[in-house]
Parts: sequence; structure tokens; C-alpha cells
Amino acid sequence: MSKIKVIIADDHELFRNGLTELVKKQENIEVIGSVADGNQFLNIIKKNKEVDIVLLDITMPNMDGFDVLKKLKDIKSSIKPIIISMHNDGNYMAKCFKSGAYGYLLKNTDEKELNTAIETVYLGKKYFNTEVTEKMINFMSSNSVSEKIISKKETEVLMLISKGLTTKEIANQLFVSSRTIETHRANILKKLEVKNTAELIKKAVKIKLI
Amino acid sequence: MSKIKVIIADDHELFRNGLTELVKKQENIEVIGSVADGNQFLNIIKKNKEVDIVLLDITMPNMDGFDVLKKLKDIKSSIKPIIISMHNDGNYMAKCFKSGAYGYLLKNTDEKELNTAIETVYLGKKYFNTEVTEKMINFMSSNSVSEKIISKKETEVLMLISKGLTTKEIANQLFVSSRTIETHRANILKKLEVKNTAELIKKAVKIKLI
DNA sequence: TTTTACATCCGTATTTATACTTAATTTTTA
DNA sequence: TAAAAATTAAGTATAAATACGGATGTAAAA
Repeated sequence: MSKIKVIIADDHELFRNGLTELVKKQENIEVIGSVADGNQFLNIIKKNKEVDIVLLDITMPNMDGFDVLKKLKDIKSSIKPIIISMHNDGNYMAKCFKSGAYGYLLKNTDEKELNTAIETVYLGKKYFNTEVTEKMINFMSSNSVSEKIISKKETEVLMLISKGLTTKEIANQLFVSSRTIETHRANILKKLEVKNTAELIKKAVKIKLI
Repeated sequence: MSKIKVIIADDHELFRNGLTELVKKQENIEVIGSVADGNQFLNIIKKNKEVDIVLLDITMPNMDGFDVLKKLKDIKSSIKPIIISMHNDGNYMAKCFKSGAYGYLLKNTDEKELNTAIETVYLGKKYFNTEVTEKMINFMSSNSVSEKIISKKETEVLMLISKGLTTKEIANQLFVSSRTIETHRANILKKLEVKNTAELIKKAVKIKLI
């Protein structure tokens, strides 16, 4: 019987190597690669076509987990991604599954669940535990998943807001009326479904608008 | 020759177990315990007095790394703490060393450095690499250490701000006056040297305060 | 033990952001 | 080409944040 071939992608070397050691203990699983970001991962799978599963961290430099998911979808890869994240957050989970993830594990999971997840996903089934399922459902019901599209000007304004400029300062810099910027701000808040600037900036960072 | 006795404290089980496996590979080091928060750690060292080093994560539930450092100092423990953190930020580093840490490693360090750090600290010397030293110096020279450390309450307020709550809402939730929250906000802005909430949230995300 | 930071609160004033509305012009896209 | 979205702008009003100033008790650190 051939082993399940796994690649680990995480920017924290210590975590990556530790995880490798843990997975090594499983007889039916084999770690064939270990990378620190999405670019390195793509390079590996270009050369090595026989990869079953990638254990994927979300927050990585250069090319993060979301980008990798998107890429895998684009090239119609058969590699099944399992997200290993520290974000216990419905938003993240929904975005991952939407982007083609087969599983979502939290970093405080245990070896047993990790192995179950790998085996489940290897068979082509999705894996998510009760906790993740709950978070997802809560998120779905409360929030519309579809992210509204922020226009070019709005993005520009958003950048300046995040730099700490006021409406007036932004207006001066962009040579338009303050009222225009006010309108932009109101539209951005509406599109991202947030109450105020504080929440806006957090969300914008989260969905990589900034 | 007796082995160096190490305890690992981190709330992410996967990381903790992985780290244990990595350290196990060293012949002169022995992992005698593995805990998920500061309380568990204190319970262990009450029973077992022969501990040399604790590999300590900062962000943990119930009792975090800072609390543990403080406690170790209080009881005049001989256990030497090495921080293993994902916060690549002078603020954190300074606070840790001030609280009695013997070393500060980033989670993207490698096995080799980890072992070097453990061995160095075991001999009673402090360990910090070039990167950490640089960050520390930059931080120190930019401003006085204490001024930039965000207190626990301030962090709590910051979290609620980032969730989109207003001053009044935060005050209600924390059962204090709005004026108190206003003061906290003003102090946070000052400490992080930002002009307004928008810039604040961006910076807070950047240095992983939220 | 003296100082320093923390957490708590208030007065007063100004600036900034948000809410709700409407609407003209331009650009993009179906 | 017609419809949709983006960009521009405004009236009116309220809510929220920020800027100064000050204060007190407590806990921790030097």
C-alpha cells in the first residue's frame, strides 16, 4: 500500500518541523516536502506531481494560504488542501471552503484529529469538526458571504484612511470635495457591512484590501 | 551527565507536541512536561522542583506568558524562561526581558537555534540573536520602554474598539464610565503614536496586538 | 520608600465621523 | 445602445472621537 503524500506549508519553521515529526509517526502518511510560503509550495508541486495533501497555514509571507487555494483551483490541481489555522473565526473558515479547502483545523487540535483529517480528506471527503461547523453556520446565517466589490477610488480612499488621514485631508490630497470623500466612506462602510472606521480597518486588513 | 529538563507551555497543542518531538531528538535535553497555559505550568512546577528551562508562549488563555514571567520572579524560581513568540516586535521583547526572560525566539526559528538557545540559557547566560537585538535597540532608542507597553485593560479596550464598539458601548460592557474608556483610548493613541482610530487599528494589527 | 504606571473619573470645547436623503455627470458593461 | 455602476457633490442633523486640562486611589517597580 502506498503512503499518503503530504506537503506542509507554514512560515514558522519550528511549527513546520514539529508537525513533520508528528506526522512521521504515522505509518500510512509520508511528508514529502516542507515549505515556508506559497511560492515555495508552487515550485515543489511543479516538479513533483504526486502529492495528495497539503497542510496549509493561512498567514504566510509573499503568498499566503488564500492565494495558494486560489492557485490550486486555477490549475485544477488534484492536491487536496487542509487548512491549519489559529483563526477560530467563521469568516476565515467560510473563505477557505469557498476557495476549495477540504478541511479546516485549528492549531490547538491534537495528533489524533490531524490524522483523521488527513485520512478523511485523502478519501476525497471534506473534514470539519463540530466546532468549525458551528462557527461556519453562525457566520453564514449572520453575514452574507458575498463580498461586495470595493471600487478603485474607494480603495484609494481606504488606504488614506488607514494612514490616519481625516476626510478633509483626503479631500485635499485627491482634489475633491470633503462631501465626496464622505460619500465614499459611507459606501465603503455599507459594502463591507461594518459599523465604523475601526471595524472597517480591521476587516480591510483581514480581507487584504490594505 | 544529567539532561537539561525542559517544560513547554503553549496553548496550541499541535505546536506543543511538534516542539516536543523536535526537542526529543536532542540527546542532552529532556522534555518533562507540556502544558497549555500558565496555570497548568505553575501546578507542574509546584510538584516537580527539578526544572531547568521553560519554553514559554506569550499568548495563552487564563494566564499568559507575561503573567508566568512575573510569577517566576515573585517566587524567586530558578527556572529560566525562554520566550517563543510570533511577535517580531521590540515592544514585546523589551517587556519580556524586563520581566525576567532569558531568551526570546521567534516561531520561525529553526531547530539549531532552539537548541543553542536552550544550551546557552542552561549555562545561565541570556540568549538573543541579531534580529532580536536589532529590534530591541531600535525600540529602545525610539522611545522609553515603558511608555509603549499597552496594558491589559488597554488591550481589552483595543479589542472591543476593533470589533466596532463605540466608547459608550465599551463602557457599558466593562461596567465603567465612558470617561474611563476615553482616557484609555487617548492613552493607547499616545502609546502607539498614532493620530486616530483608523491608524491605530492598522498598527495594532501590524504588531499583532489584535 | 519614593516614584512610576495603572485604572478610574470629570469639565469643557472642538473636530471628525456617521446617518439619512437626493442627484448630476461620467464610465463601464451587458 | 441602454442599463448599471462609479464618481462627484450637497443639505441637514446627530453621534462619536479627540484635545486640552485636571483628579484620586492603588499596585508595582526602582
